[in-house]
Amino acid sequence: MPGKQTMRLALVDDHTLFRKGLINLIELVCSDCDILFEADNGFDLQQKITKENEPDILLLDVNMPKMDGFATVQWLTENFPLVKILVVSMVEKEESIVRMLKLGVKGYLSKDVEPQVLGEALNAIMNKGFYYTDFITGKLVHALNSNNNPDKVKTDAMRLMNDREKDFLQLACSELTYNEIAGKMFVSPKTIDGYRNALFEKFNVKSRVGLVLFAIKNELVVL
Amino acid sequence: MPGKQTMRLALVDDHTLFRKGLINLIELVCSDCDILFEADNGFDLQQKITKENEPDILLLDVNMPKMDGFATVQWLTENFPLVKILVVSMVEKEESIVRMLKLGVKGYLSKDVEPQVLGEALNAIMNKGFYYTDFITGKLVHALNSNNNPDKVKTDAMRLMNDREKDFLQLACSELTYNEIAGKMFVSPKTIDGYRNALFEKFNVKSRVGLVLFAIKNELVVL
DNA sequence: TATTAAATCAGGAAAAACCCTGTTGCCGAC
DNA sequence: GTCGGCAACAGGGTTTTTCCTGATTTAATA
Repeated sequence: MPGKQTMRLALVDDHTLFRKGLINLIELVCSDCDILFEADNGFDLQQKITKENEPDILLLDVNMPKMDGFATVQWLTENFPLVKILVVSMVEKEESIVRMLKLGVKGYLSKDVEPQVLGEALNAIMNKGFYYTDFITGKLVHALNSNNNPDKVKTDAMRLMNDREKDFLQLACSELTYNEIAGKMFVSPKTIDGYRNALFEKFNVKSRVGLVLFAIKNELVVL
Repeated sequence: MPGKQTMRLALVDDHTLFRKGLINLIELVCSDCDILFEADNGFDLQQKITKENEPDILLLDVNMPKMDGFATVQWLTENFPLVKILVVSMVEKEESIVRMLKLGVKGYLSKDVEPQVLGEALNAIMNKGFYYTDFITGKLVHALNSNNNPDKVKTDAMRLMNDREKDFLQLACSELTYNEIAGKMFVSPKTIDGYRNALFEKFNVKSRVGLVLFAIKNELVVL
């Protein structure tokens, strides 16, 4: 490993005591760190951060008054996209974690981890660009699996359709006219009339647009 | 750690040589493993797996003839939901990895990892229920950030529309007729004609259904 | 001031979508 | 066999959508 340069850090957390404690810990676990500045919340950060004192890594809390963690991350990615964000929070709700990851934070730590883990996280972010624990990855994969599951309605709707109706629905979700669809399905346009009316009743919609919306909302078709 | 029970394994891979090699490795890194059976592909697996020889962990390839990894995972989650799947594949495309994770596999290994990592993966899956390397997590988070970003097209499309057209588009993505939309927007139906034709041209679509599809694909409306 | 660009609206007509009432042929149940 | 159910299909009519061309007003611009 070549020489590590000094790691430029900044902290955003509304609890002064915790912030000061964190700084002490950082100095313990990280030999060559430079704390550029601290801020009470996102709004305070906006005042204090400049091109000249842009940190490599920003340690950020989620729950803060005035401007919370989410808003702060969004503002930072707009205005200082190079700053890597490490969330340090008590919040362990899957929703918060996933939302933060979607916003592009490079790591997510609980406030009660061992100081040593904090050191690992900082180093990983500097070297690999990110640090995600098993806990976070687990949450992420879980969200991936559960989010994509409005499957109940989906399978219900699927059961209501026969194969020809499924084919028709897929084709109806396109710019084809019913006549063209009839051609592709090798049936009379009048038969298409039947498929349409059947699905209108089954899904309780009143127009082709309604049908398309229902199909998409319930993932009945591939787009 | 309390006593580990024997780990019941099975392998699905169309390359016999690789499969045999893998078995040797497993026996090296894992003291108490039981290889229940091997299969050439998903179809072969369907014949060989039963309630009696259901493995704890199934090592699965992605590219296979007859029935590939994706179809196999889907079939397994339907019929043997308790089997934990560890993908062992040469494929490192982000799309494949994310798709597999969405399907709920418990781990994803490259075929060229050290034997020791294979052992770690098997143990982790038995104990924690999953094993995701930094590489996989990185891909996953990257997908999370890029997937949600048809933002370029989105903002382009947004710029092309004026406020009235945006309102109209939102209402067009409903079961309302143009006449009803005209009423809600306090303009003549003929004005709606104008909005529609403008958007048809701007987005290069030919019908209201096409417009709705475009709007949804590019997240121009809230559903 | 003259010109342009845009937004709004109109008439009219063709095409597509929608809806109702039937017919035919097939298949399984009684 | 015949009865009922179902999918495919037809005739025919109404409503909605789509597509022309063109008028009017207003605001911006040369």
